[in-house]
Amino acid sequence: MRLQFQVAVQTQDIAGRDRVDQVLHSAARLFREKGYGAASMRDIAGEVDIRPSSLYHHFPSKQHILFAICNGFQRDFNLDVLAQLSPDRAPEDAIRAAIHRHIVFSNRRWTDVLVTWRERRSLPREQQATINALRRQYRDALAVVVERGCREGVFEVPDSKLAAMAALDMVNGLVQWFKPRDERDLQLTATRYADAVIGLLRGWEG
Amino acid sequence: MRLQFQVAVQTQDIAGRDRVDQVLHSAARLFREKGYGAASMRDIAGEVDIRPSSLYHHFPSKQHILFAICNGFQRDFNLDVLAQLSPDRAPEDAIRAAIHRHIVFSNRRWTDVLVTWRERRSLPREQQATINALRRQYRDALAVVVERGCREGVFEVPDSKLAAMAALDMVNGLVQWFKPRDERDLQLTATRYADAVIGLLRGWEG
DNA sequence: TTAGCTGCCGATCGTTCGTTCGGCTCCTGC
DNA sequence: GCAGGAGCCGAACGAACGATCGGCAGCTAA
Repeated sequence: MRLQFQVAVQTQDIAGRDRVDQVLHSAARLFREKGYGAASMRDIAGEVDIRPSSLYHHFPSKQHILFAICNGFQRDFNLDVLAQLSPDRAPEDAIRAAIHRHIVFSNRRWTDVLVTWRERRSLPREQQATINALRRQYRDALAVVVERGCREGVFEVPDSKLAAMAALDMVNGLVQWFKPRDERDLQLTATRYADAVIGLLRGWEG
Repeated sequence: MRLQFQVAVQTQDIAGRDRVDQVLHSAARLFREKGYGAASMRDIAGEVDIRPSSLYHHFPSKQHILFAICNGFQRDFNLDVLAQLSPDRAPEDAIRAAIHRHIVFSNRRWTDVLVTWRERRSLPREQQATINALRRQYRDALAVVVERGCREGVFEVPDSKLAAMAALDMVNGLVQWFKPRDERDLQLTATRYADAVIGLLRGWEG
């Protein structure tokens, strides 16, 4: 009876989304609002309207929920953004496109961004390393393009790895506080920041 | 006897620093390493070699320890950095000096930087507001100088508040991961980042 | 029909946490 | 010499936490 009711609500309300996705979605929101440590399994269970013990049917522990959120986001992020940095593209175009995507994608998944950024270090060392590897992959790919731009004479920076970090810090800072008024505001700001990064890479007098 | 021994060690080892400072110092390091939630009063007490209950002789609660760390740092930070942004200084010089100080000061108190940045939101709303007000004061002061630079024609940015945020995010990103090899490395990087910010403010094609 | 799996539940375990309290020992001011 | 505060202690309290376990309903395949 209860189950039938839940299924009925489910198919109407949150259309086919299964329990695992419901848990990940609610947990991410709670982790963002209260922090990983302060959000309890009881809180998460309450959000998806099941009992705390039932959570362990889908996830072996609280940490696995956090890891699923962080790793899922970072994997999707790299799939979307890293593709912009292909080697057969002019360095300027590639970086401009990557920064733009970086901002737009991060805005679309703002909760995951904040959780991954803030709560990652609550994970065990090994799972942290998995996610850090994905982040490093992005950073290194960006640094390679910067390096290439320097060799081609379109960029001029004192240190390409430092420049990549500076650009990423600037953009990662933005996506944490920026809440666009509408889609046009988002697109405009993404383009402006892409401009800023290109300007930085061209005008960093060493 | 025990107390006399402690005093003897104290005056030799950590020269006149009293219990309150010892607690703040140890707590900050623990909050940085384990996070505010995961670092317990028992951990802090163990670090300064007293019993947990004795902590409440100096601080009314754990949150007051965190607030003392964050507020103390941000107050000192503003005293040091904000002074560089005086109105009778050329915008370029003022910002260059402020960014340089920002980086050098943050490096000197790296632990406080990370704790203030990451754990601030564990504070009650009112205490958060106190610290946020200090941060906003710095950000606004920087935006004012950027605005002045734009009117004087030395800067060209699409939005002076957005530009100030971009510059601050870049620098705040740096101070969180940057560990200089030595004093020369610190000074060099601080100067380079000051250059980068000036370059950004001059070359942000709107 | 029935064995077995999935999803869920109530009850509860053991641990850790922040905090409180009464009392002890020094040191200082009167 | 004595009152009183500062500093510290051991013991313990109540609450919250992550996680476990046995069992129950409903669905599915043999």
